[in-house]
Amino acid sequence: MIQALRGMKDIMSPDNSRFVHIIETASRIAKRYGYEYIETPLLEETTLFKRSVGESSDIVGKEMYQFIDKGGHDVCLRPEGTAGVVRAFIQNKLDKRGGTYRFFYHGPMFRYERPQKGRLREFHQFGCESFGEESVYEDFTMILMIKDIFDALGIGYTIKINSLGCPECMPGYRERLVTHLHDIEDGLCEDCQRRISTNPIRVLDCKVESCRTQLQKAPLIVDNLCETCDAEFGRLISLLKSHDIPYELDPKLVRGLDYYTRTAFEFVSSEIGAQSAIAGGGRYNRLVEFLDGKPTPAVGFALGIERIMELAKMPKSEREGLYLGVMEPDAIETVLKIAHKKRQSEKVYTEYRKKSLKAHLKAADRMQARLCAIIGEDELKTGEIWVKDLESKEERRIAVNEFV
RNA sequence: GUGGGUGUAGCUCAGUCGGUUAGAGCACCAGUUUGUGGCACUGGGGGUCGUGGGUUCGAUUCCCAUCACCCACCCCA
Repeated sequence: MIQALRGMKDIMSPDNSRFVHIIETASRIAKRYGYEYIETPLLEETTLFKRSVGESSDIVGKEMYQFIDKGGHDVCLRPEGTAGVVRAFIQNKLDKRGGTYRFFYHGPMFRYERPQKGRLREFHQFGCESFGEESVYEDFTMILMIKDIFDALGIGYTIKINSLGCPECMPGYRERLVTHLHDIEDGLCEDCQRRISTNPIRVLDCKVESCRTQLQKAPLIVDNLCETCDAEFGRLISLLKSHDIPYELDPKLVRGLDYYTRTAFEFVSSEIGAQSAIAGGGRYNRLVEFLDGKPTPAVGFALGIERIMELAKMPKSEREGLYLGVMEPDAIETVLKIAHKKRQSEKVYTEYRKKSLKAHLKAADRMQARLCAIIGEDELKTGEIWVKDLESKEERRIAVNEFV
């Protein structure tokens, strides 16, 4: 038997309705916030991700589905959505036109990781990217939008926020942190010792108990922000407060992608295992120019659809549509004609096989049909059809011409 | 990439201290009023016991390998 590749899943009944519901809900809300749909290719030049996500990140370093295509180009399946949208933004010269642009997207992402709960090799994200707004009001509005999406889906969460500073303050902070880490290096775990040179900020996020205690006195970015970053972060906090949005200040929250600056946020759920981040994002003011565009401030986020599938509360499903069946084989052609007409305006299921009335009703009930319509021996003679409303239990016989 | 766990019916699982026709519940199909759904009862179909090799008179059971899934580390949505 041929199986799907490791870490890749078919999305089908009964999960497909949750999947679709999440995308529809998120899309609807994003549109209300002025976002428009964008679709970008799944395959991009490898350089795009090396220069945006960053070569030091695990995503680029070891998790990409990368290969040389038949034309000799170094390409890979997208491991995340932002880079492609930024590339499209620049390629279509929107950076030169100026103004603000807001995009939402959804689709598969690929990372060659070891699968576990909430982590697949092909997974789906819904994301938004906003270009041209420098103000922290946009960061705030985006957090509000994500909150609206999760509220609409009935999902509980905690919001964590942090500021990662900017090119003014981050490098100085980074230096101070590295110096401090070298002082306590012996007490840190192996991973952290390695991270001092590869990605020192990540050390703050280490889960090893001994590291955490060692790190109590480590300098935090929030205490080392430049004036502008500090003021912007302060404004974000006061906005959240004045709108009564609960949040947690997490000075150790770092995003794994290199392009983030200033605002970083994460929505976290405690109900889905170790992979608890259900949405994450932040500001990336430098990315557009990293990719050869005109410097443009931007902010974005992505949410993991599979991770929130088991969390989302589904609306009650209601009976819908028409079930058509026969008790006499001769009636099937009439039924096919009725089905085609009815399908111009509603969902219709037709059963081709002759069955007892009981079996038909059972089948119609199981598929949650609203109406069950059957042609049996008697109806065939009189040119009628028997119709029962499965909810009100009302039934009647009417002429076929009248029914369609 | 590292560590632990699990693979028996469509699903959830039992079981075989190595031995004849491998079980249950749910689901499916049919019947219990030769035309009335959700419930109940009765019956039925459905399994190369993940795959490959080894040990053995004999393996679903023991051993090895392999694949997949699950959980955690790592990383991240």
